[in-house]
Amino acid sequence: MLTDFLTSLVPFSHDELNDILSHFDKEYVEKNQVLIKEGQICDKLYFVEQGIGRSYYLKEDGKEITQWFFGVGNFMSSADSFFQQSPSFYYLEILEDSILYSISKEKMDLLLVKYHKMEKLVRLLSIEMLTKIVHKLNAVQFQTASERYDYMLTEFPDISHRVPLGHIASYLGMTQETLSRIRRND
Amino acid sequence: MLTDFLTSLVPFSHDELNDILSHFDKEYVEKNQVLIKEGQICDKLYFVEQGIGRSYYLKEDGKEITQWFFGVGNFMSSADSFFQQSPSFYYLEILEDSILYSISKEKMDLLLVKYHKMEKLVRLLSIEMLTKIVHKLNAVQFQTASERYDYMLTEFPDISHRVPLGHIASYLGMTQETLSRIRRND
DNA sequence: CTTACTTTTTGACATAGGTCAAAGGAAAAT
DNA sequence: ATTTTCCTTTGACCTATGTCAAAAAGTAAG
Repeated sequence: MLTDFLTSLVPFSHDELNDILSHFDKEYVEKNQVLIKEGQICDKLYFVEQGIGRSYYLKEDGKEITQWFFGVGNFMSSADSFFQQSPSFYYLEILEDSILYSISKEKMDLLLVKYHKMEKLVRLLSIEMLTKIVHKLNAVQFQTASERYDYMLTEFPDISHRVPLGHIASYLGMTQETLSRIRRND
Repeated sequence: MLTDFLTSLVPFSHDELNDILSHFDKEYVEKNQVLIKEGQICDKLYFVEQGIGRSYYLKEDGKEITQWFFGVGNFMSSADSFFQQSPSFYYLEILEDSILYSISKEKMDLLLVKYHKMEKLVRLLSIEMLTKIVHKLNAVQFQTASERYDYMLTEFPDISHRVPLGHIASYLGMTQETLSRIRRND
């Protein structure tokens, strides 16, 4: 899975790929486990082999706001915090028993220096993420609550019915009452 | 300006820097000029040496929605379109007589292949942009109209009073009437 | 200076979606 | 199984912001 994902973006040689993969650790993480808390420095980048994760933050009033969902076949991290080794604004949480591959910042830096192609990989991933976030931004900013839910269904079709409704509502910038009413009317 | 910006992110040698800079063209662009239209492939990445630009798109009803402002010292492009050479969703427009440095995709690719450091530069830029957009997303999604305007003032302090109010209103996801009322109450 | 055009402000009114409170359902723990 | 806790739905009411329309202010053109 991770192998396929990497080679689909950059044509690594067999040896390169093995070297790169050897820098990752496989982790089995249970539902509800929090990988990173606000204020911590996120030292790892994760690849979701199986399961679902999300990032969220707390508003002043203590409400959790889901910032992103990470489904199978995606990298998961608190991107700023990881790349700039600054305190994370977000929590990272696992929502289902999951299998992750993780790599530390230190090892990632080694790979980035060693392989030009690795820089390229991370650049491509960053731009891809950028595109997705801009897409969400446009959805959130100018669409009605119900259109935003439609966006959710296309962006995360498999996730929409596996996580608590409140998580999705806050991700979409609405209350869970509103989302519940939207779902009622299909 | 461009020189300083590049070296502040990655420690290029003198020779590298000269080689890189030689791939850029200096352009003088007049106010209201449209650099890229929706549907075109954005072939250039611009650096704003002087002036202001914005990206925007048209909603179904024909209204312009400002997507981003590009002030002095920033790279400006339709990022997806440039890096993936796909049709642009956005228009790029210059809002004041400006001085830009531009580089074509072709030349950028040469540099990305030639210099490992160049990949790094673009990676850093992408992550920085990602951070900014996420910041806007959080502002837009959960703040009141007036708080969003405050966000605008901190993110683009110099720009806020140099562009038409309607551009800012659409950038912040509100009507210009609302923004006008907010400004009245300081 | 006067005319024409664009941008901003103001007012009256409408509405999507928020808040608060309570009742059902589902799932987890004992 | 029964209790406890969490998650979802529903109802009544409220408010921030949108819509529409017109006046006022600012800018460009002749």
